[in-house]
Amino acid sequence: MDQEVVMSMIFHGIKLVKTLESSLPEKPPESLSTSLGEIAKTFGDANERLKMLLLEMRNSETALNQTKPVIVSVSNQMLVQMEPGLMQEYSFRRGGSSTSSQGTEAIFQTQLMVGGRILTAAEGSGGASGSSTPRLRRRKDEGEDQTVLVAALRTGNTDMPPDDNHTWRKYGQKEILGSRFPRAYYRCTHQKLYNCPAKKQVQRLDDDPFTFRVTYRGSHTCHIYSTAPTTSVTVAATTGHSIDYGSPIHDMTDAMFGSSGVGANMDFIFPFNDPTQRFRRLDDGDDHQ
DNA sequence: GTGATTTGACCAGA
DNA sequence: TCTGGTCAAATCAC
Repeated sequence: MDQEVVMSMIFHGIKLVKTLESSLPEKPPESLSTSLGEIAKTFGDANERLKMLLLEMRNSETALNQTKPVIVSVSNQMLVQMEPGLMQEYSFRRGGSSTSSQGTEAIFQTQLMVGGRILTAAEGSGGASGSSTPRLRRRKDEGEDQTVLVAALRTGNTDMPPDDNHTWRKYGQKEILGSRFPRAYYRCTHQKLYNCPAKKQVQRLDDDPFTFRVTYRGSHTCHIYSTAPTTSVTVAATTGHSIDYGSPIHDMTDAMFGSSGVGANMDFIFPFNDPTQRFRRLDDGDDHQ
């Protein structure tokens, strides 16, 4: 079973991480490098295998029932997971690209399909959206945006979009013409300290108050994440692609166990067929080796 | 006291 | 001129 192969690869990687962790203080640099390489290769292989698996699953899903996938959003570069209870059907597609004046940044046409409806966020390159003096204003067709749809929490504070592992500071809220709900503006808490240009806009969908449209602008340069990630939404970059979707889970152990590291006390959701399927942690006694 | 949020005002692009 | 994005003072929370 491919899923089990992937899982065993992941668990093997985690085991390597734990081994490295326990021997870290006395580890010589050469040995450290070797271990890191082995860990990276293990997770990389697992990641490649997982992508192939996801592709197969998506193909089979389209032929079967498309109403309740665990994977909310799948692009060629990323996958989005949500709590099973919050699942809605999304797909995320990224269209054509071209190069910016610097020749390095792509211009994206982002489309989100929600229940058959396609929402489009036109995007382009145009530099960071950070502020300066005099106040810089962003043209509608420039700037690098990443738009995702996020299910609202149905318990607790449903006014807030689920945590995306970054700390944000709200700096404005606006009533938007034609929208029932106001749009909230956030910037990175560390904007001043690290000159971090990351911002995001959060707005409820008119026809689905339990869904937020979250638009990220600018990438985080602070690399500081909240210390108490939730599992509500996990956006995991599955390749080395550098786009920051605001949920910078940079390795699989982090994605699975949270930023507090292997052994953090949390369940995790894995994007396989069964939404209720949760895998045991390594230290629960059953070693998947 | 410090940092976050609220909210009216300001400003620039369309 | 309208609208969306940002500023900044006031207020709140810890």
